[in-house]
Amino acid sequence: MPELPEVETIARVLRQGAPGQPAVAGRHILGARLLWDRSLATPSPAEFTTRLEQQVIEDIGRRGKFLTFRLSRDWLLFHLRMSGDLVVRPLATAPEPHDRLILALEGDIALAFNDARKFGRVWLVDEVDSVLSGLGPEPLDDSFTADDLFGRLHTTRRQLKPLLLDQTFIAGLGNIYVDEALNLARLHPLTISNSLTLDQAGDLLASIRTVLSDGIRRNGASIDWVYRGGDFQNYFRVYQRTGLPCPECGTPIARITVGQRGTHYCPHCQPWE
DNA sequence: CACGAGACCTGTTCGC
DNA sequence: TGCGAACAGGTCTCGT
Repeated sequence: MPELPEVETIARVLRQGAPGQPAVAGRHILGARLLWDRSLATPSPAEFTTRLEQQVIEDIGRRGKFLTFRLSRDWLLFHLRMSGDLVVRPLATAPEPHDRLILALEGDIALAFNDARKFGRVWLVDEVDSVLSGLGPEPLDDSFTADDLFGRLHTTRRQLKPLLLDQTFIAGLGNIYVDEALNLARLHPLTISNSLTLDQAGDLLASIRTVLSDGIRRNGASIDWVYRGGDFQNYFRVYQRTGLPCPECGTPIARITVGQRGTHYCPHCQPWE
């Protein structure tokens, strides 16, 4: 479930807590139980568990699709990839299927990293740059402007869909929000990046911010068996709406494959060329 | 440099 | 009903 709005929602809930769920920020880590070694990117399992013990979770944030836990001495980073999730439970609860890591926290609660497909990764590092330095700008950051986006679009000639999915180009977008943003900006997914005008780049940035903000406001999108409580899926304009009418013009939404990703768009509102 | 295919994984849904 | 294929919110690597 993890694009920027979903990760942001998870970070907020862990930081502040939610109805019926205690906050995780501010708690001591009492122990770590790694159930699937390959979920751990670095360091070794032995070093990971000993180094975590007795550190405090000082704060929880997000950069791109990464969750960032600032600890007393280190940083604990999670990437949820396709099916990862972070769940708070009573400490006494038995592990669930697909739990990959369980942290025991003060206050008799557990923080579990659950990840059916095993694509997710965890890092424990003393500085974040080794993991995060390659990420592109944060789309919701005010310092990122239409001029910046226009400039970046013109340093390359790639199709917009795969380019916006490239985390070194812009951080946090995934398959849902790229399709939604391109539809809102009335741009065909195969449009070559350096053909955009400054006005179109401005529209694209505004559309990206609109769909991400709406996603965050709805607590993210919940699809299929991966559920988080968000309801942005009820407001999709094109994503997974193949054959259904475009909300603007009623034309059936088309689906093509771009870079091995399902891509949804309105042939009328987002004409090719 | 840009793109496509394959790999990493498991679970659900679809078509026959 | 059963079974294989297709598909899934991500990213890395390799070959052309």
